[in-house]
Amino acid sequence: MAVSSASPKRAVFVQFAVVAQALANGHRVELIEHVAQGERSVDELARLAGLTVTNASQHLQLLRRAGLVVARRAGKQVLYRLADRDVVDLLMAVRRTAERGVAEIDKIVQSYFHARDSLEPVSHEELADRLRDGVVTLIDVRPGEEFAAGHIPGAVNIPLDELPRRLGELPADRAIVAYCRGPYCVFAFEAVATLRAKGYEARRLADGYPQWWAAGRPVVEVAA
Amino acid sequence: MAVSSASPKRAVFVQFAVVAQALANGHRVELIEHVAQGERSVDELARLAGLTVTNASQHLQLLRRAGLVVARRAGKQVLYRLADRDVVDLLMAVRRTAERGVAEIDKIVQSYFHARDSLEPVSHEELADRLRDGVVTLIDVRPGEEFAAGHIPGAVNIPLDELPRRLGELPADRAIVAYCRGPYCVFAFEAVATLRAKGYEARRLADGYPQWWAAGRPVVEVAA
DNA sequence: CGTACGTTCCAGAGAATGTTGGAATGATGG
DNA sequence: CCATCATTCCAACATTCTCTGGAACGTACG
Repeated sequence: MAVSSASPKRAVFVQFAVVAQALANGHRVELIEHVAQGERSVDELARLAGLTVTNASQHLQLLRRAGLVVARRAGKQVLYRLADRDVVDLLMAVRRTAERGVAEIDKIVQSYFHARDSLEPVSHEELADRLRDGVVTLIDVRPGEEFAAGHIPGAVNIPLDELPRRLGELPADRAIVAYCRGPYCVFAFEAVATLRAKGYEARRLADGYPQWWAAGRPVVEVAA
Repeated sequence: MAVSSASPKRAVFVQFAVVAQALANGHRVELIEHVAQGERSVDELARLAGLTVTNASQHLQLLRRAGLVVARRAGKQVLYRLADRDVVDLLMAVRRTAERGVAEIDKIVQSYFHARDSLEPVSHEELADRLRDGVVTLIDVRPGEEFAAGHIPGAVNIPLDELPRRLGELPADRAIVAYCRGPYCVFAFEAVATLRAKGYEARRLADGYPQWWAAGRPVVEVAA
């Protein structure tokens, strides 16, 4: 009777390591974070992450081999997107462990993000309910391209830098919910702060678009 | 207005990478898997993973720095255990992505594990209900030391290799549920197969002890 | 059909990681 | 207080990873 199965088990562990390895580099994490916003070309991603195109390409291919992203050709460009919703869950799991365990991150997160969390966030559930009842104005404060690549149905795109001069578009007597890229994106925080300063009843979505998508909630995506 | 916060965001990504880096090595994944069964000393872990003590010690310290495990001294020994339940979730998230994405793992998993999955597994929920109603015999087929370090309340420890000659301890007219280390452990599979061959109504828990613990279910642990 | 563009492949330098063996540290027990 | 045991620290080497620049590839467009 084969009590143990050391050999295949080892092989499985090695494959775990391949996936983890893919996230074992700050630049790749950043690339994944951007890819999670929607399909992106290589040089777009390179620019966003501050890398050379060659370097970004290499990182992206490593991510592809690890099964975290997939690529498709569109004309002369190659577009990368997340391979699966699970990848967002994976990132969130890493985030939870990183937030708790690593001493340094704690300070960073505390001072830059959680301090602003007094702006009570809105849960997916609550937002879905309010959208259904039509009692809330939802704004997507990410840049136009990211909104175009995919957003929550019913959302209005008002990039953060345009917010001050487009306040007129917002009804003053309705609650406003803002969202952006995710838990490490400050856009929604800033938007809420701006809106509150102007007297609006504004709150932010607990996390961002990728998490909404990963949760299986409806989204508007560009047709492939 | 600071629209972006590139600098702290980068720092956060780097910390993500530190956590991922910790899992970016097959030996460390294996060590974590063993640690997830309960507290273990360094040389115990070294033996289980087939490493030298020195090497295992280094890996474990890296895991500790990344916040995945914690160590405490007990006499001359240093015992390592998981830092948090979240770590189990993290491993499961990596597992899901690894299973789907990497071509090779698929074959391995298919042939060695999932093929046997026809032995319909029992969910946490279902097991908890049945235990409460007292209509099931629960057996822990891991080695004695692992059982001693922590197990599900009400479970009887019958290590797999002792099962054939201890069948007499099991009531023939009650359903039996077997569990072991987790989704990549074959002990429970083998136990169920053995029991069924002898005419018992046997099933296995969907995953193992670490996942039960991570889900916040009650466990019996050795007092510190 | 040739040019332009985006991406990938390739080779090399520099940095980081993994493993090993020996020495040092901490704690226990006579 | 010395001897012993478990673990950690340290130094060295082989291996792997990361980034850069140039060349090659594939696709679209004039």
